[in-house]
Amino acid sequence: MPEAPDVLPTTYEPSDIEAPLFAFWLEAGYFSREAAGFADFAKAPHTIVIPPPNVTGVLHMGHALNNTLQDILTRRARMQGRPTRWIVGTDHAGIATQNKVEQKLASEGLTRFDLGREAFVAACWDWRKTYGSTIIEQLKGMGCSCDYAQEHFTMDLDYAKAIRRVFVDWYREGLIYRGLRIINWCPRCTTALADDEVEHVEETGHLWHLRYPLVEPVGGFEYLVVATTRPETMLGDTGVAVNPDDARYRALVEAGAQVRLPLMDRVIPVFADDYVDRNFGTGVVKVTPAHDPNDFEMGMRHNLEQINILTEQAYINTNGGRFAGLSREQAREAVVAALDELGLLERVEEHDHAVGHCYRCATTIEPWASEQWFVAMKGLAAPAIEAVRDGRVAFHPQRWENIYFHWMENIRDWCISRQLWWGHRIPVFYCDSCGWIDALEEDATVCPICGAALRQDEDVLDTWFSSQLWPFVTQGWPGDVASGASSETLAAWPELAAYYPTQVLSTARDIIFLWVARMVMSSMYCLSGTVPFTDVIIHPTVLDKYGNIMSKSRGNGIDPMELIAEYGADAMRFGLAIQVTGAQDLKFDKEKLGVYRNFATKIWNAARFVLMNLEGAAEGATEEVAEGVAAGAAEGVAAVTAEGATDAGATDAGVAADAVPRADAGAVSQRVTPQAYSAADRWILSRLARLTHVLNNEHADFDFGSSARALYAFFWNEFCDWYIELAKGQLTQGDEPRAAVRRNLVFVLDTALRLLHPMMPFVTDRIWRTLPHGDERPSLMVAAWPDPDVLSAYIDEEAERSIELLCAVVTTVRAVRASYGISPRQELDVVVRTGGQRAADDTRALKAQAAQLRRMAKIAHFAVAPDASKPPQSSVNIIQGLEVYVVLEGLIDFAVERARLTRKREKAAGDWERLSKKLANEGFLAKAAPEVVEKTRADAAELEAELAQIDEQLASFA
RNA sequence: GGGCGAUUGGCGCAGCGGUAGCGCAGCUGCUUUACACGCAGAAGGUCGGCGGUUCAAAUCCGUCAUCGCCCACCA
Repeated sequence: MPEAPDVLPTTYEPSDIEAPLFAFWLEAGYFSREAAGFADFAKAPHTIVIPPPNVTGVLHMGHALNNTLQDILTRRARMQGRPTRWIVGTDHAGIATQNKVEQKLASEGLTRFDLGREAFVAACWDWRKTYGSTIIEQLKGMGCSCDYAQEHFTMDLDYAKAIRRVFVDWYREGLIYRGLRIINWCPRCTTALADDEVEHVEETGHLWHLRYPLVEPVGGFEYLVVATTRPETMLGDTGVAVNPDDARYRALVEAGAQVRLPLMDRVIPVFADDYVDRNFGTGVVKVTPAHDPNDFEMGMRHNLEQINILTEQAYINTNGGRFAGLSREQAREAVVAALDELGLLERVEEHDHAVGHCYRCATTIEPWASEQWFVAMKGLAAPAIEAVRDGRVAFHPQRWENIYFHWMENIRDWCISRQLWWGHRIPVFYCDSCGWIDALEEDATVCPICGAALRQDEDVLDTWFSSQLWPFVTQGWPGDVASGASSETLAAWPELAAYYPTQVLSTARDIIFLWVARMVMSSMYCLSGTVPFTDVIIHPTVLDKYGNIMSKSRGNGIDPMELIAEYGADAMRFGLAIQVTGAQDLKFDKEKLGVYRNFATKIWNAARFVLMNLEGAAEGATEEVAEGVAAGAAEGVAAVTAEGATDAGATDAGVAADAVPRADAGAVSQRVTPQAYSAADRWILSRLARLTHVLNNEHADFDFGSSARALYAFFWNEFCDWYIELAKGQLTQGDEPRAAVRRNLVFVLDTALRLLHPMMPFVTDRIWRTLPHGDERPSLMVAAWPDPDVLSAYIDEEAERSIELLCAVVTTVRAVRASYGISPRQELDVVVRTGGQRAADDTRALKAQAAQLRRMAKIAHFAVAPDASKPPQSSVNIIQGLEVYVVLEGLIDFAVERARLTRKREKAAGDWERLSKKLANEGFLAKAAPEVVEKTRADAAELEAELAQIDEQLASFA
């Protein structure tokens, strides 16, 4: 839609406007850092890297929330004219992708081994080509303004280069090493996992008490009783341990007692180790060095044999004797049964314990001893801890820093090798002939020492090893810069020099360790200590409406694309943003989105009203607006300067007066200017100015919820409920007031659309492109963000007071009408008596509003004066220091009125009592802030007057 | 075993030191010059319990309770 449409359809249909608008933005090139020429490169840049979704992923509610927040920040920065880029891409997701492809093969009756490594990796690339852009397309459906022209992927060539650079550097510095450890093994994925890729789930299992017969009785013991949660591992036991200080078993240790391992008929030692807790179970622990991390440590300390009893799919292997071939579950049953038969099962207890599960496939993890590659983390962590401590990186909400510190200060070495085929292969080469080993940036085939053929390590790297480099690899690192040559300065990379560190990293709390912390560490290592981003937003977790985590197994997930189809992307975005507060969870009820779709509809209809009134009049109203643009900026400003406001911003009230930077765009982007004709005009401009300040205060960046609430309240409760209603009157009051109100309707709507755009990009731009605001920019996406300092000129307390009074009178008359069941069409006479210090000002203000009051409250005769007396047969209300008399001659029902007044009196009396008590309190008078005391006095005085007035009324009814 | 969140009208949430707010639902009226995905009006909580600090607490401190999350090698 290159041409701006000149009409809004009667009904708001999100699905009709979203896709064409997105295509228009994309086509226009607004998503790049240049923003089609509208970016001002003199301004501070704004860069965000998206947490790269898995290529296998489909958008879920967490993504929807996270990307809404990033887009809000990105769009606002872009409107501020900053060179803005939201870097997008996907993660190759080693295990997840490999699983997908293996599933696909399985459906054809094949395994990856049938294909072989090379063909399998090719199949992964095919898969990625076919399905891998799903999530990117979904981001577009949300309206995310990412830089799609430069999509990154963690298996790209530049990425491979970066990985090898980092790996080799760390290897050379001894930070990467290979070792035999107990690692977390997923027998379904058949790979190692890092500690934080294991999810611990509290489960009720059993504690089996097993009798291990001693080879020779010692100190009265024929056998020892060990307690275990995993009886099948006994097949691999190579020792039995007790605590050295445990008197019960001291004789056994001293005698060098031995146990004959049941079923296996293996003689194993009894020994003492501090690890054993005397108070748990029987105080005797069976030791299985190959299948338990603690047992492994003990095994090392006591030179125990490691007997691996499991295959990589967790079936019992030949070391398990007659149990070989059973699954671990079958083996458990069989072992227990066999022991029971031998009379060696003493008892079984229920026992709660945490069991590790694979974070990808939920299979129970098997601790398993094997050779893996590790990164030594302590040294990398130290500067990263410092960076958060001294504020170079700030978490929002701040409390997440503690989580980060706790993990970083207790960091353990990172197991980075995975027994997968899909991923970055570990760049370590071995010469089997002379034993040479090295990590290499470039592939090599021959041994530099002996010339024999080299063999590359079979394993690939943990996916997080690549993701941790995301903030700088996506910006050109390492490029052609040689290793070591550049570690002193960022200057070697022009893009990084200009756009690194990035500004914000927004993510869910569950990857603070997996990803955020590692980015800080690796970025600081690779880029001479520079942090990768300055602010980290940890957004709430989206739960279902009952407060449960959304998950596949619960089946309680919600598809954001369905929400978009049903409510529109804008409603979904706004509905998510408004729920972002400092809390850590967000209960999401899709029904509630109806509210925000209604809000979008409200905006739409308000715009239709404005447009209708520009066209509706006989003499083309758009021309009046156009005049306001051309000449009048002066006029609009004159009105402001008359109020004693600044003369800055005069020619461009409310919007930063940036020249359109495109050569062909030429002149200043001139907007329609406001014209403060009536109190209502000055009021709405004042309220708009205040709103703009709220959205630009120091907390606004991360306080999405309160920004959204402020926008909602302004647009609906102030602009629609009052200003548009007042405008209806002002439109009929003659040429000059009509011209003014038309300009203000356009100006305020225009400004509000700008403020709403980051949260609701579609409706706002669709309307904006139709509205004759005079701004020559082709899209709201690249229009200027309202400048609070310029708008400050419109803050007008007197106008705010005037409209408050008007609203008070109107509301009062309506309420009286409702309580007497008087038809809205029945006109009433109203008298207002002003009082107190403000009597003269209030009288003048209300007199000026007489016509509007008559219209809005259906008043026939209206009078206001400081000494007005109450007409007979009238109801009384005291509000805002006004006494409002509604004449109800012939209608008044003394009983109803007395009941109403009595209710009011009770409330007022209660309030008065509370305040009086306060004022009688010496401590309050002495210690409270003077302005608080003053306000309390004034409020009390007002209540006193109200009570007197009500009493007088009640008396007159007697 | 530690740590962190949450606890405010029927429901979902704001407020976080000066007389309790919003939205939904419910109630009463409305074809009012955009909008019934609407307009107007009324009703409804004393802010989980207890104790403390303060002139003043939903708001700060302590403690308990309930729900949830994270971390932790007790087999």
